[in-house]
Amino acid sequence: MLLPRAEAEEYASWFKALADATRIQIVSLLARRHAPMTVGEIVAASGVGQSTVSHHLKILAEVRFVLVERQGTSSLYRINEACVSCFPTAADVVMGNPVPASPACD
Amino acid sequence: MLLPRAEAEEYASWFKALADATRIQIVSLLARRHAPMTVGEIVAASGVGQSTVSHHLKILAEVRFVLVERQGTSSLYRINEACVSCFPTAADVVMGNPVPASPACD
DNA sequence: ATCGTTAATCGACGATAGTCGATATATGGG
DNA sequence: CCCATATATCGACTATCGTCGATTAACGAT
Repeated sequence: MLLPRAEAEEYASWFKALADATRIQIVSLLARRHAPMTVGEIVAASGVGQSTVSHHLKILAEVRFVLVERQGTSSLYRINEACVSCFPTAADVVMGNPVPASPACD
Repeated sequence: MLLPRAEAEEYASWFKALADATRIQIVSLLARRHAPMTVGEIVAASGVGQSTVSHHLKILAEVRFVLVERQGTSSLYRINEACVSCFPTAADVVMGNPVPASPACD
């Protein structure tokens, strides 16, 4: 009857990743460019501090919205198109439709 | 280049409404029943306090995920299927696809 | 009008989250 | 080996959030 707590927490954590305006801006920035960006480029474009950007990128990477690859002294972040499009819609979560598991998105 | 802050805030507020496990449970509860529920019924089913449920219902109603109608001494809450299905997916927000305005969902 | 029931609001508390500045860590070049 | 650059982590501060208990407000019935 009631959705199991653990399942609700997992869905919530996905929505939580986009529940911040700065993260929305970062994600949309990465998506509009179809090329990877360094942290420095994102900092310059976003208007918030470097440590803040790094913090948000970590959160976005934990739910696989973005992928990271180190190259030399810099980190290249890019959008994970597969994961973004398999992100559950509100309708899916709410209606109990099957939702692809998080590890399925690479 | 960068998504305007106001737009990002609006998207974030929608995701924020589902960024809590208890709210996910309440919304999915209302969606599985296709009939309205009173606050008391939701309290009994959800396992959290009455004031907490009322608080969450208010948040869900503000973004139009649920609709409320007073009947006698009780309030009947039901899912707003139209608004749920027009909720922007991560892909829409991120890729810059047109997103239906919030007032369009009734 | 009063009482009982239902729901919304208030006040408080602890926990979490966003931001910053400073520091630490890694990496490549001279 | 040391330095410069790029990023990650840490510590602190503030603001917001989720939850509760208590109170208030709305409504129906007696």
